[in-house]
Amino acid sequence: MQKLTAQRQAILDIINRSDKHWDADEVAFKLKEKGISIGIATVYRGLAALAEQGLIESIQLADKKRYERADKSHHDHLICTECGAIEEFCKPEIETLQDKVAAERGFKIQGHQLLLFGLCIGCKAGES
Amino acid sequence: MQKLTAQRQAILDIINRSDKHWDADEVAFKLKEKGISIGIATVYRGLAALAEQGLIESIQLADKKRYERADKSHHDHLICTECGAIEEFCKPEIETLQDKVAAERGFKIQGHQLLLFGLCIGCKAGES
DNA sequence: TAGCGAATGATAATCATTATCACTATCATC
DNA sequence: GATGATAGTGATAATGATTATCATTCGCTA
Ligand SMILES: [Mn+2]
Ligand SMILES: [Mn+2]
Ligand SMILES: [Zn+2]
Ligand SMILES: [Zn+2]
Repeated sequence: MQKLTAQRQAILDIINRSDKHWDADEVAFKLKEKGISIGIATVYRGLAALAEQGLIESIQLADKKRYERADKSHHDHLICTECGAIEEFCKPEIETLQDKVAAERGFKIQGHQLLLFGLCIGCKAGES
Repeated sequence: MQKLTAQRQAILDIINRSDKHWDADEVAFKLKEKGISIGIATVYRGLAALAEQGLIESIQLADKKRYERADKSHHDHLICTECGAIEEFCKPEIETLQDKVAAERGFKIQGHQLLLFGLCIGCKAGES
């Protein structure tokens, strides 16, 4: 019985109002900017609780977790190794092939994570 | 000019002699078991150096890096969320589709990471 | 043999995240 | 309205993987 407290609502609002992929510190900073004071531990707990309830989505990057709105359809991510930009894509054929791979070896899929690393179109242009 | 020192050779031997996906602690433990004394910092540095030279492969799991032999062809991983088992698979069609996605948006791919999470065949059987 | 760059090892530091713990808010029941 | 049960909060300590520091040592090459 997780509660949607005022603190969690504030966190949810921030994430729902943007297309960004937020980490805990960024959310905490934004809250402070808006004059809302929430302890950093509460931000972490709030993000975890919201994700558990499906109110936001989480993606695990190498070093840290990031959270985004849940009202988008499923997608995976392209990550620019130069500027850190995160783009999104959806390729149902890939998902189908993933299911096939799992089925072939009796593996029951619970989730997946596909990250494509490289240079975004902007950073590619500015290469030597 | 990275050197293949005795310490790094010892680390390389351990990894090359198995099909496991090793983390730094496991390598350090195995070294101790074999009576070889290498500082943990050197193990971390050695693994990074070997990976940089392409002598071993690295995969980044949620919390930690793991290393494996480099003399296998490219593959991705299925990870059992119950027992931690790591299986491998190769699906060239998926790789092709990834390249297509990247090409479509002018993204220059440098690498990718595809993890399928779920229950391995053994753990699936033992579910309630 | 002297000098130099790279490596080593012990240990401190970092960084994201989680655990602790005392305190508080919420809500149902008496 | 008082009382408990339960969950949440916030300050802060702890954790765990990894990296940084730094004095010392190794392996070469001039
Ligand atoms: Mn996204
Ligand atoms: Mn593998
Ligand atoms: Zn970029
Ligand atoms: Zn399993």
